[in-house]
Amino acid sequence: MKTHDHSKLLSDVSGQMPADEVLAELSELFSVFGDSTRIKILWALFEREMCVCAIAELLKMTQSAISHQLKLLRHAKLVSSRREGKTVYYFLADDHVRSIIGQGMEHISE
Amino acid sequence: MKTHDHSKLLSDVSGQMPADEVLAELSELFSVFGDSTRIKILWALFEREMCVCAIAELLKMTQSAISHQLKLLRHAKLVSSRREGKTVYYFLADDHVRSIIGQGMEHISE
DNA sequence: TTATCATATGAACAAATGAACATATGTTAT
DNA sequence: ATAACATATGTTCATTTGTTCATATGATAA
Repeated sequence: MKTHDHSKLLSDVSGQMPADEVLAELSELFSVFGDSTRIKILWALFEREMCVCAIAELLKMTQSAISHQLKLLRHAKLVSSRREGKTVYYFLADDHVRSIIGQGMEHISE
Repeated sequence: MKTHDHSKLLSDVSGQMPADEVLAELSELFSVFGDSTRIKILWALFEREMCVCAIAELLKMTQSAISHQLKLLRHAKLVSSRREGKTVYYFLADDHVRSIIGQGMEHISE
């Protein structure tokens, strides 16, 4: 695979690229949005906080499946939770979720 | 799995949820951003259009791997291409890419 | 304490995914 | 025509991912 010359281009572009770890973290964040179950959970939480079993009922999925996904969303800091007795309520952690999903919706609506 | 009652909540929330196909399309879009190779390609194209072999050289990956990923990016309408002789140049299809990645960067920088 | 409800977690498994290799297609030059 | 270069594609393989099942933890009530 001999190729033509791009030495100038490569030095220019690589100078602007964030570190590998940053780009890895960024792609990991987006991969959290890259599953329809998690997108549905996030969309549901646009309205209001919800407990785990309500989300499970809404999506017609098992409590376990939802709990596993909520764990991922929590680790990505997209949702937070608060406990009230036996019940744990989940809610959106910040407004980036709304704007990221909003931009995604704009893109596919064209 | 008997649960407590959420009938009111469920009817409220499900009224606001987009159709399943829309949410599936949305998650598929984000899953395209959810890979570090593709994120790097997109970031490289922030600067300027690039040919396939330049991207391969920049990312130190095979031309085949890059070409496969570019196909995905093209299908998601995140990049477009133009041919000039033997060379195919890829460039960002629109500005949603920048704003989506920008929002993602904001989220992880906290 | 025991029973029950709500949630979390670990293991197992099928399905999806990313990369490598080999090869095919398309373009230009000789 | 053939050769060389740039890109695309098909197949294979290892790894990752999402769900289910079984079980554990946490909280409340009797």
